[in-house]
Amino acid sequence: MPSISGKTIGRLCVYRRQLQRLRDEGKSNVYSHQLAALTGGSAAQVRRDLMAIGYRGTPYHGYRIDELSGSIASFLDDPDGQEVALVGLGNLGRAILAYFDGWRPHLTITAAFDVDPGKVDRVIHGCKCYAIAKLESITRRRKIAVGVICVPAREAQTVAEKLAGGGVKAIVNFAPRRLHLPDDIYVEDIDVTTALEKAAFFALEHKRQPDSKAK
Amino acid sequence: MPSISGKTIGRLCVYRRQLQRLRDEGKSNVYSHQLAALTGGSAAQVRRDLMAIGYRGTPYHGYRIDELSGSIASFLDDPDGQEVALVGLGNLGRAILAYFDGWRPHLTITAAFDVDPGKVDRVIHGCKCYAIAKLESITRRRKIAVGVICVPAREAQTVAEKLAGGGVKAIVNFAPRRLHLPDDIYVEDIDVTTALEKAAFFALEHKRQPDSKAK
DNA sequence: TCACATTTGTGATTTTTGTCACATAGTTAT
DNA sequence: ATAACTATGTGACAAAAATCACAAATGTGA
Repeated sequence: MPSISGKTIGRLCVYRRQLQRLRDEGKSNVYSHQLAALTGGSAAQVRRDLMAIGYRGTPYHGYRIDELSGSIASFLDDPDGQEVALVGLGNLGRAILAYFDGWRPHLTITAAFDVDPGKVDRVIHGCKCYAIAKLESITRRRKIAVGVICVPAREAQTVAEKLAGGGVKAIVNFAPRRLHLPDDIYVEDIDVTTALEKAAFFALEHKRQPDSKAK
Repeated sequence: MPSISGKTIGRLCVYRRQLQRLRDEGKSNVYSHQLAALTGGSAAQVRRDLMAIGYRGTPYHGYRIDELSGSIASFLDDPDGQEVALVGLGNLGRAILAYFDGWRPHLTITAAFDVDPGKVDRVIHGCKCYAIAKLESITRRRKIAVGVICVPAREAQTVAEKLAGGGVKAIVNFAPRRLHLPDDIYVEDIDVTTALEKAAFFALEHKRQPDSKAK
């Protein structure tokens, strides 16, 4: 089947966010080239992506913002809502928790886990904390299918296996380690270190050859 | 010239990290297929990437870890070291600061900026904080070429322009906004929201068709 | 009504990225 | 020696992603 690419999924998320913004500004429709400018792509790419989810605009009027928004939502979101489990309440874990506190109701971090007994049973940024020992049983019982790993690199693999054991099907991994898991489990790596080193490299290129246009 | 791809740069960073780990374990050489297993790529890809920086291994012995490490370092790193400026000391900004505290000496966050007068002139996680008003002058005076944006989305564009105005050439952007900058400035977006939504989507796919092998 | 301007949808094409497969070269064992 | 292995380096190839470019659709205005 014409399975949809991960890159397209990512862009659809970005389009949706911009659409909400446009709607807040009172706009009711939008052209592919406007969305492209807003998201840093090309107009043709926007059209291709929207084609993938089957929503069709109309020439001369572009896309209806509310309809398109709804179309993306019904493609991306679980109508029953989805819960997320976060593991690791260090600085980064707590920041992520704060970041998503009061987020969309259909995608919420509803359980956090840490080894530190001082954090267990407290509520941090609106989220109840549990001991890691309870990870598998809680995710399984509540059918949580999405996990976020914010533990130190050394413990990432162990935690990932516990999440998988608890029935989690997709993981956002902040630890700088490749996770080794059954390949029906989706892993989205967020590698902050690499991102910084990459940026540093391109800044350096600039210093090495002060002329060329990079990107 | 045979300009090197951004994806390759990213993988080189990852290889290097794994190499350091192997060296800490006392290993002295490594094969392309081992490095591949450790980083989640293919052996052929590892060889291609290493080819790109000109380091050559030897058949039957693979690559010398110390030499290869050094080779990557001399390709990626500025021998004079590089300073990084971080803007926005909310939860996320402070977490990033802590994350990189005591990081490699050649790439260090040495200046942080925030609007909150309560944070200005303090030292947070080993980093001195300044008022945003001083951003341009400080980055320019200290020739800082790398910036990290951790401010709320609304202020991201303004801050990005100030960084660019201060001579910064590469930016790691945590704000969920496309930055509009001269195109000789490199931007690496870290979009946590999109990452989570993407993961949620793939978890949902799993629920919709409980059979297929995804990724 | 008819020419014209604007924008979508998509086949065709290009560019980028990754994989294959094999010649080459180092190593071991007999 | 030389035969049998093992691993690299790389040209050839395949797959994926992005772009081009134009027909079809829609609206505008004389």
